[in-house]
Amino acid sequence: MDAFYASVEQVAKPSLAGKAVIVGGIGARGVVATASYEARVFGVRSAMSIGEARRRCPNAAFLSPRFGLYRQVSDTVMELLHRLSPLVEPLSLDEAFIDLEAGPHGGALDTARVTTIAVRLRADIHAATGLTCSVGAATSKLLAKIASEADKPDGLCVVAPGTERAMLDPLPVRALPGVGPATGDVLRRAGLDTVAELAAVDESELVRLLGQAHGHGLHVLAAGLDARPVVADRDAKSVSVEDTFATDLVDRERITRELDRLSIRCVERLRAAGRSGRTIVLKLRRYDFSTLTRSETLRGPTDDPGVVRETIRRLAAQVDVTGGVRLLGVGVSGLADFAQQDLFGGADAPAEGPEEDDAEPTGDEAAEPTLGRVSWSPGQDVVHEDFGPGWVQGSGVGRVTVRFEVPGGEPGRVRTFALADPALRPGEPLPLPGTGDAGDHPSGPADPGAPAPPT
DNA sequence: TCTGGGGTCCTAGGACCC
DNA sequence: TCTGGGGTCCTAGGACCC
Repeated sequence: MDAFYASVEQVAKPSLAGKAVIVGGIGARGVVATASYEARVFGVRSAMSIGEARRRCPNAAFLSPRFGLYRQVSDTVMELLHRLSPLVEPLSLDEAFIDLEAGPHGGALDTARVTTIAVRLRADIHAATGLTCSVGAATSKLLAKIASEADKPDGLCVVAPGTERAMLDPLPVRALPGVGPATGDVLRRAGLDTVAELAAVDESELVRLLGQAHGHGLHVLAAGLDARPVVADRDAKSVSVEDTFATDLVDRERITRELDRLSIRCVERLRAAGRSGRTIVLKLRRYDFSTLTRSETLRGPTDDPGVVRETIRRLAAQVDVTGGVRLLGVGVSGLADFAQQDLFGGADAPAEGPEEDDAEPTGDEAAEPTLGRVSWSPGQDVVHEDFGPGWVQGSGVGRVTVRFEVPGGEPGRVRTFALADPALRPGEPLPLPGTGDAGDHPSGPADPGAPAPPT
């Protein structure tokens, strides 16, 4: 969506149509969440302090965000996306990937067809919400994302297969997702300014500059090789709340009071999501903006406000708050589904879970029907009574998404089931097509010191 | 009027285990 | 007995994204 929060406000408040609108924290320490395009003309940007935004655009309307409303509008839009495919992966309230091939139009997706679909989608979204959006379509997430930004606002960009390199090559490295200020600096100091230059560099060089994961990932992206699937139904991995205070807190008692409040708010959100968690995290930002976290992992998952509050108090007692505190936060990670917590008595229970006795050295993390609850892991082999063998593309939010295809066959279609659908069972890996050859070792001399290829 | 709030993923060291 | 090589879990910090 284009300038989402600001655009929603412009539609909701007709007097603001065509005017500079800035949505963000309106207090002394607020920042801009979204600026309308009219405000961007004055140089107002997301994450800029509100003070700076006022200086640049004093006549703008400054509004506090109304997340409930934005969430409603987001739901409306996401529903329209779901008509195009069951595989919708939201990145935030205002952005999502859609795998068109997994949907009803999946059969014949040439450029003309995709354009037609996108034009209709944009019209539907505008009719339903009054808002404009920008659509990018391509053969990968990377190119689709870049295409969606190419024509903003109110844009439509379809990248024809085969033209990916031409699209990527001239872009600055900062256009690649995952290249922020720090990585951008490292690359610039190495003389790498464009994606074309990045693509010409050895992977080993990028790994040396950026570390294993990032170096490898960027090498693959710069080459335009992005096979990441669209994954729907992702479960959250953590829940957190935080507050920045108008003036720094110096009083220990006040800090404790605020942390108690945050603990309760955090647990409310946790419970609303039907989850519980094992690791409690305290976050604290001092007067000088130095930030630290302290965490404690309990023996079992909890959603008990008392347990969270006492853990946070314990952690807070260990940190020095001399000079004052501008931000406090409380988080819970290591999330489990709510049901487990009562079964094992929560955080006070002994840590003996249904843990493995290492009979099987490696391999299938089969779905564990843990007492009324079923979990599926991404990539896992499954068999469905009606649809046959397939693999788990994603699970969460009470659902599991399965792609039904087999080695050597055609790319398969996707279906979504309830987590505990009795027709769905764990399956065995299917043999690969072709000979039983153990493996495609890369040709050419091995990089000295590189890890051995996986078997 | 310097610098929000909610997330994800990665790294690195130490403890611990076989 | 100059001392491996996996692996996992936990903690802390940092980059990045919207």
